[in-house]
Amino acid sequence: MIKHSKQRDAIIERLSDRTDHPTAETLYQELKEELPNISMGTVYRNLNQLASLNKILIVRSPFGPDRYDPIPNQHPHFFCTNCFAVLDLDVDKNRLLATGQEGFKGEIQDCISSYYGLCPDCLEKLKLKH
Amino acid sequence: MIKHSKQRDAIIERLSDRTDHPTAETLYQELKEELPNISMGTVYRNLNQLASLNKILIVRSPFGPDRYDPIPNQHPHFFCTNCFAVLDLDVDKNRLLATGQEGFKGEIQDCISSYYGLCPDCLEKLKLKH
DNA sequence: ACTAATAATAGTAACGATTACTATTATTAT
DNA sequence: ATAATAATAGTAATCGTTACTATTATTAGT
Repeated sequence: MIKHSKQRDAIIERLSDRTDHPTAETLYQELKEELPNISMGTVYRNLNQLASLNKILIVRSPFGPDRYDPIPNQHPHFFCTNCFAVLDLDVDKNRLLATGQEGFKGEIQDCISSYYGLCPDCLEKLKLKH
Repeated sequence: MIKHSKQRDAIIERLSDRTDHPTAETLYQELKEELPNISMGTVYRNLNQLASLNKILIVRSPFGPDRYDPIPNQHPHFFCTNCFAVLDLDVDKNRLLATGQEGFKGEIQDCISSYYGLCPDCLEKLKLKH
């Protein structure tokens, strides 16, 4: 049975409506400003709880600690190898699933797709250098 | 400048021709039988070196420690949520890349695709239960 | 072959990210 | 109000992995 807590409210509030996929550490540093005594354990405990309730998504980064996404359904992400930004990719996941399922005898339930390269900003900056 | 070592030879030999994607720990336990003094550091150091020379692939598992793959090019893997087997998926990666690139303004260089669900064996066993 | 230079090693310590523990505090149902 | 119990802060512990250090093994040049 879940009880209300202002820490959890603050965590949800901090994470919602952002697209930068912060780390637990980033959230913790920001949350300390409004709740000076909040602890890392509380941040992790609530993020894990929210994830298991399918309210947020834990995004495992190939380049560092986990990121957190307010969009709860599993979707592809793009990791910039230059500035380390994490972006949501608007990709038809059913096509990715269908591609994976082709010729595979098991049952594919889902996929985690991590694309990487240069994000639009870094690509643009690189082009301007020429 | 790289110098020869029997430990590295043994690691390469152990990993080659297998498809079970062992962990560093698994390799270490097996290697100890022929080289009782080999250390975890040596296993990791060589696996990392081989990976940076593109001779093997490090496979980050969503469900536990890293796995190692003698096939060095980045390719999709399937993770069984029932028996935790890791399988190579024979998927046309160019299609996955193309799907990801659609409508994305940045430059996609590669992707790590992790599918999961029931492997052929576990699916078959489940079917027999009915 | 001998020697010098240095890569690789075993063993151990340290690390970063995350989880677990514990006594206390806050929320909720009655 | 009270009792039951989630949730907390603070801290310790864990896991997988990397870094350090003194020693050993391999190689290049004589």
